[in-house]
Amino acid sequence: MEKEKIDKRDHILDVAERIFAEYGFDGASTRLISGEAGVNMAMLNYYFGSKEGLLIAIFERRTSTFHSLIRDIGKNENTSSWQKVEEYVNAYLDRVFNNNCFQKVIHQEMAVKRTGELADKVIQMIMQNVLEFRKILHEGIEKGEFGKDTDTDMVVATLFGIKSQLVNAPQIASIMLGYDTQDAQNIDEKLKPRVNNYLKKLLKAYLLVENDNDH
Amino acid sequence: MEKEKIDKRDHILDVAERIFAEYGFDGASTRLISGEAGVNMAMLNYYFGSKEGLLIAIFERRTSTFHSLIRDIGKNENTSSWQKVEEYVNAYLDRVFNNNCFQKVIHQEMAVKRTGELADKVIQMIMQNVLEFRKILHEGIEKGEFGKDTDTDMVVATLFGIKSQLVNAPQIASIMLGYDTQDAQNIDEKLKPRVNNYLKKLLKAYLLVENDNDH
DNA sequence: CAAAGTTAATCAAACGATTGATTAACCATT
DNA sequence: AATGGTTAATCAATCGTTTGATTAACTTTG
Repeated sequence: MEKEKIDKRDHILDVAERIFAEYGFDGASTRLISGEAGVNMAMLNYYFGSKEGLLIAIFERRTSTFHSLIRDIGKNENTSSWQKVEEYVNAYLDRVFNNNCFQKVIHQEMAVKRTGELADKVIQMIMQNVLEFRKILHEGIEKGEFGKDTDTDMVVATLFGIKSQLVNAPQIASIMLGYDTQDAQNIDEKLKPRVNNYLKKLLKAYLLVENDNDH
Repeated sequence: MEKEKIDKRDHILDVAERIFAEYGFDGASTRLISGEAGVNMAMLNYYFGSKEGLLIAIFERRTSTFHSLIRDIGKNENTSSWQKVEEYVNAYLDRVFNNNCFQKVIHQEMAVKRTGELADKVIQMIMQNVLEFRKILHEGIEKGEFGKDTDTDMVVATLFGIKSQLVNAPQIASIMLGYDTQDAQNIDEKLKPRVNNYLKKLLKAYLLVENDNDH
């Protein structure tokens, strides 16, 4: 009939990612996941070993094609630090809004106390993002482009925080903005450009101070 | 021996709030909660009816003495809109950082798909905060104090987002800032003043635009 | 080509463990 | 003795996982 399973393993990962995002890792049962995916329960363990193995597989699929996007931005010597910030924000928002469910899963995983290899991997991945962005900011300060008293860590927290507020609390965001912020079309046409525009005005106002630092 | 139960019900709520914050609602078992609280499992159902009843009780305890704090700020006619923003940020950060665990519980609850009376209550409570802050911002725009193209919803998302990033992803925040952001002393002496200072610089730079709007 | 052997994929059924909740007996204070 | 608090024991339900059997496709052998 339809495309009829390009790859069943990948299909399971898609469904599981969505279910984990909606119900949380502990709230999502293997029966619900396998049911939604239309596969037998045993297939989850057959492919991924365990429920946690399924989560790890979700994580690794997203991180495999991940670092190539950001890495290049910091290197370009011709652009100003502010331009790099703009490029980074662009790339970051693109990636975040296109991996909606995955972002929710990651954030939920960071919110709960959990040990094991996965927890470390998640932290490591996020910190890679943090460091990349912070480096751009520090360069801007050194070049005198940004204010010397710029709180780089808080700027990073601002970018990540706005994202988590819009992505991880979609019900609040939808009520606030007046439309469904989960809908793919709304995200591309309304939400993404708006956040992009706002973030650049906000960061430009904060970062590009004109010689007077205090008061 | 010790103070020996000022109020056992309240003690259970304290412990449950902490456990829910650490493990999530679904990840925290009633046995773990009762064990940590040092009470029999049946006591949870005796006092609160059910596990969800326990969560509701946690929620209602925090919201009972809640609205009196913010309500007064918006009314003062003598202060400027910017001063109101400063006061609101002060009050908000105080409340948020002092109810660390509760904030995590609320945010985790917003992240998962859940129906029932509690979900609506949570949304209603958060929206009350949103509207209160947004009103201040709108007044500032009307008075010409803030830029006409100010994106008030995004400003709200910024405040809430930074909070959720620092409170709900404490592991990332701790690594970024270089100290334990869960420690009460660090929160009061380091984190809170830093966030407060940053937020005011950030919002001042964005909100108080000097006559030139675009470019 | 055909028969035998091998493999991965899939399934229904069941496993032991844990979940939230309930019971009935017990203790304490009045 | 009666009330409200407390307990250990137990409940049915659900959890993640495992099992043994079956299917289908491919490889090897004669």
